[in-house]
Amino acid sequence: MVKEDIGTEKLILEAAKRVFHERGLAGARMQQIADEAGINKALLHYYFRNKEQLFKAVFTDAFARLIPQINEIFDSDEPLFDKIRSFADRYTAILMENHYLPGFIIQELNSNPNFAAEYLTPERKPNPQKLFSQIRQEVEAGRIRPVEPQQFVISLLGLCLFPFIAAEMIRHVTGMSKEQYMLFLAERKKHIPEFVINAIKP
Amino acid sequence: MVKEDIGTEKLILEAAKRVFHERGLAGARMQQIADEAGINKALLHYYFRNKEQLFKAVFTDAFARLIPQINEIFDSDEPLFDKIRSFADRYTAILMENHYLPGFIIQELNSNPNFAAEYLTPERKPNPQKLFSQIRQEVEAGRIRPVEPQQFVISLLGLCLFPFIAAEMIRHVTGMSKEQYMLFLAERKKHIPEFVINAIKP
DNA sequence: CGTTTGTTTAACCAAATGGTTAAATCAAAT
DNA sequence: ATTTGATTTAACCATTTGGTTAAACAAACG
Repeated sequence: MVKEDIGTEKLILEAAKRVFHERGLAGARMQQIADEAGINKALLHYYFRNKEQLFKAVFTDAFARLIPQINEIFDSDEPLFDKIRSFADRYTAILMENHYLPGFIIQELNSNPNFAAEYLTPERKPNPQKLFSQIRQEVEAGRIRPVEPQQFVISLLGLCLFPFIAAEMIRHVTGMSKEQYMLFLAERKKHIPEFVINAIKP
Repeated sequence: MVKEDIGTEKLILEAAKRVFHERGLAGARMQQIADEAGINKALLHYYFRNKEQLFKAVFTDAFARLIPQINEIFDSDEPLFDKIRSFADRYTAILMENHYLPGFIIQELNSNPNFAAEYLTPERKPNPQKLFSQIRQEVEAGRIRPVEPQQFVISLLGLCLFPFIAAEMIRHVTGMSKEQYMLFLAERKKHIPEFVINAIKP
């Protein structure tokens, strides 16, 4: 065990994450990943036999950290409206720290339709069932308008995700600077729950 | 002028569209494009000097057809609620025929932040200004709740786009088949206007 | 001290790939 | 019939790139 030992693998994964994100699997260059990790190609292959393996490691790591956070929100015991507020708040916060991820994922879904199945294992998979039944109960109790739980959750997800997925597009069309856009996102964190709660309040 | 003449270029563009979509710029292979167009590599380069040029042609074509349709909806003279219904309906229809496009675009936005500026020229650019002022008027007249026009339009876009962008992901999580998902999308076309109109109705 | 393990250097290889070229063919237009 | 442009065939080239290898080096560890 010399020099870094523990740190190097993490350095590689961080660099690979950046490069895969910005170039995609096919466009990423092992040399660039090595450069950005501050090491050389030989050592890169010493840690990860090949590109696919490195790619898999990066994704597995990302999902392993994110899915539990999402399920934690889905499964919390809060009342529905509070949960919606928590969701918008926490999900947006997660996305701000992982703004690269949605594009990253969509990219690979196109070339590998089996991608979802490969990385969303039964144990590690978003599970909105509890939220679904919570919504059904509220509908039955007449506390919210009749709404299809699936439609509702996908709406909520879309409202949160879209501004990250389409950030550059939106910025160009609206002419917002990066700073203005950050403000817009912060504002949106408050806007979303208000919007969807109004949409389902009887 | 022999054989196809007019048809060949279109064949190439169609094939390129498919391949670029599923592999991305870096992942696409000129040979595969030639194959899918039913021609050979030499002829492919006879029509398009190189990969970048072909790529640009595909995108320019796609934008040239889509942006006017979007602006047409933005600029129509309908009252707001009708316009929202038209938008969800027509925009979803457009997306069903171009389901590949959003992923296609997001992909390239990551590796080329200047992408938006390159393809959204001032003349050919989504322009929601009229819709914005329409919303402001309705707010001022008290006919809808106070809402930031930008937030609202981005919400509307996100609600329409997200189910296309994340289709494979959603299908895997929910376990829907392709047919079920098509039904879900058709259902959603009705759900979205209802949802957003409720959200802003006073 | 010698072993082990992480790390560098540097050269190297095979395959894939974008792109080119030259010659031949084929069908329509003049 | 000749010309012209579309198309094919097939070989070819330069470059990029993923991946390998071997030798040397450095530092912890027993």
